[in-house]
Amino acid sequence: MATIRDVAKLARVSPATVSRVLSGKGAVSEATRRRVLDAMAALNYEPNALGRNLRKQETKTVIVLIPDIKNPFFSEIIRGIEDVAIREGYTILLGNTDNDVKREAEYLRILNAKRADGLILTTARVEKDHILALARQKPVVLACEYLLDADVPSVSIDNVSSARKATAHLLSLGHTRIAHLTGPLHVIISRDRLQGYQQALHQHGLSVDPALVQEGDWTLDSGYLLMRKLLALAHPPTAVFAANDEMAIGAIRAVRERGLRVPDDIAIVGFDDIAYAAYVDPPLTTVAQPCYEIGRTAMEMVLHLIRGEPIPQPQRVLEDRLVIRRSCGTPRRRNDKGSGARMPVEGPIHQSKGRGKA
Amino acid sequence: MATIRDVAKLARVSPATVSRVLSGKGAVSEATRRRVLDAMAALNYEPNALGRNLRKQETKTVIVLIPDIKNPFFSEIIRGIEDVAIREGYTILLGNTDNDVKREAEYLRILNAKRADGLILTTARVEKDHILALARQKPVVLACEYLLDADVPSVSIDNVSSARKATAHLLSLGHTRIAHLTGPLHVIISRDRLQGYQQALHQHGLSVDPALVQEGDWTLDSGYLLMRKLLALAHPPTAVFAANDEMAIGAIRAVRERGLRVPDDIAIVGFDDIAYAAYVDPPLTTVAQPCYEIGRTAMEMVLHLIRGEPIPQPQRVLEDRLVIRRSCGTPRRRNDKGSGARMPVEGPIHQSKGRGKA
DNA sequence: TCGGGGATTGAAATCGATTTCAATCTCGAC
DNA sequence: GTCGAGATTGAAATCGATTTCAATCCCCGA
Repeated sequence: MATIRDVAKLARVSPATVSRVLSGKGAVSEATRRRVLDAMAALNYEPNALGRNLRKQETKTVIVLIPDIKNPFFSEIIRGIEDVAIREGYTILLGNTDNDVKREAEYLRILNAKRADGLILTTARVEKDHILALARQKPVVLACEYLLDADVPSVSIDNVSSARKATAHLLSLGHTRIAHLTGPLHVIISRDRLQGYQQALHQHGLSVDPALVQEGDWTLDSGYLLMRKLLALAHPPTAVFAANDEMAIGAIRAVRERGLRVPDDIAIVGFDDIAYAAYVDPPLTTVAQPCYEIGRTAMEMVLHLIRGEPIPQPQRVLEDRLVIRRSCGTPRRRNDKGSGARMPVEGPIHQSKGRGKA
Repeated sequence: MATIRDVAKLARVSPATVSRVLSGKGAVSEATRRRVLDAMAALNYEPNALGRNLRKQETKTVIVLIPDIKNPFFSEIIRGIEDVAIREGYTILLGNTDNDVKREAEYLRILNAKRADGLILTTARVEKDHILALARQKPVVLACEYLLDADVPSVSIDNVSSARKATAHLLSLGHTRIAHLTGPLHVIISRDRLQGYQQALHQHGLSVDPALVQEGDWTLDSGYLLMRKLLALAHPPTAVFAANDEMAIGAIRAVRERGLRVPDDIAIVGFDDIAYAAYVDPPLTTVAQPCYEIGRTAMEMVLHLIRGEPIPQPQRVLEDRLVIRRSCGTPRRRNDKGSGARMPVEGPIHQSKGRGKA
């Protein structure tokens, strides 16, 4: 592979001049410029990123840590991140931590070893203090998550109010025994969603039955298993608010296996609006997060930090949207007014986020 | 951040000695060793990867290109790749190409700029010659795919025979009008699956009705839309073999929206056995690919190439498995012998690949 | 006591770019 | 014809590690 020295020699100039042509900065006469470009073309020269990185002390790389690459919710965030990254000449180093603190720490070490310029954390497992310490030295942005009493830039939705809204929807349909499948409770957004659920019940003058709150781990399997537990109760719930769509889909399966129907016997609400939500039977009512937007914003924030620019809105809260499909059905009992329109509004099938796809 | 020079100064040795302690190679007296380690600890020293990379001309990074990060099939492959990578001290630079040739080429440029030591391609869009040229200079491995008449190392299943098996399953249930939803036909595995489908029909003395073969793009949406097309035919099929699970799930939705039932009116077989396959209604009969294994093997191959070791089996073909769930139902018409066991064998719900998860 | 060989150690080159600083060149104004 | 400002260019330092090569040290046998 040709180096800058080879190019310089062939063009009969110094490496410094080649570098100037390369970067476009610094004055170079048109004649030399041409000679250098010709030499680069002739040698099929590609600047070695290692040398450049070392000298410039930057890598044009951002680490993105996600807890579970299989969760489609994260895939969409990554797309948002990557689109901005590509546009700005950055690459992303994806770290799938599998919810493993050790693996997460390993990636943070890479950041410290200067192999990346910045970091985007989705749901972090390492201690708050560790993140805080890191954020003081390096560009760090939280996506989907945030730290209480800390000014680490973050972008997310208001999980409390979204969860309240989702639960209120079930309440408005006449349900009073509403269960909640939570995410792992060490994660703040799980606690926020739980809180929103509790708030909604309290606002309706209902108390929270601890037996109806079950902690899951976001997976299809955990939704399935927890729902079986709930169905085995003496007084099973008539509705379930799952903290993400995958658990909701797992729950639907458990309900069906029990010979019951969704939404007639059990109404279900999910969270995230992943692509599958519209495709399961019945299509899932869920809270749509602007995943792509979250990713995009997080990457933009991290770029601001890297460039030392101020971030316009360091704590960004984006809008979510309750997408009503069929998994909750129509009002129960007296609440059913029997008006003409019995069919609930249908959410859209296609969820393209402006990336145009057949 | 402390450099090797700082550590050397504090330990009253030369940088060379610090480097020797760091690598464990070269003789260092126990006393100096201790002094150096103490100095490193005192300064909280972390070797700068940039300097090391430049000198050693390696990055301990492998690029993994996937066409669509949202497809759960790829997520599982990535897990396999990443597990091996972590174990061997490598990081992966994930490139989501969104089926965009330009984006793919951009990542290949990164490889050339020495920012990665090797490359794993899942389904490539760039020209065969380009890949071949690259593979002659750098470590390149194909996962899920292969090149005809070329010795680029690859790992995949035998897509032709798998597709034949899946189609034969439908034939054995008495179906004769079987449609096929293909993947993008510029991709070799799509063509292989199509070929397997055709072979199965021919072996049963049936001819291929071109109207029943529809080209999709792997997505839920395309499966949905193509199935609607098929249902609009004068003689719609009684069974569908989809080239992946997502299209199969999309197809199920189209069937149901038409007021028809799966498998009673239309039987459906998928491909890949993604996690959702067991969770849709009805659970999907599908061909299980050993995704995790494919990823693992691909990464091991690329490591062999990087280290200049020979690859034991450069063209690796792994075993697939037809997982029979309920989306195909029982034999139709005369073929239905009415024996005691009407229920088909159930595939497993949980698909953990030995990674143990609740 | 001296010499030799292995163990330790350090000086300096190196990887491939960027950047600083100074030298040279050009050209117009006086 | 001379001077000076601005344009152009190159030599050399630099980023932070690794590695080569040579120097020194130490210990043991002759």
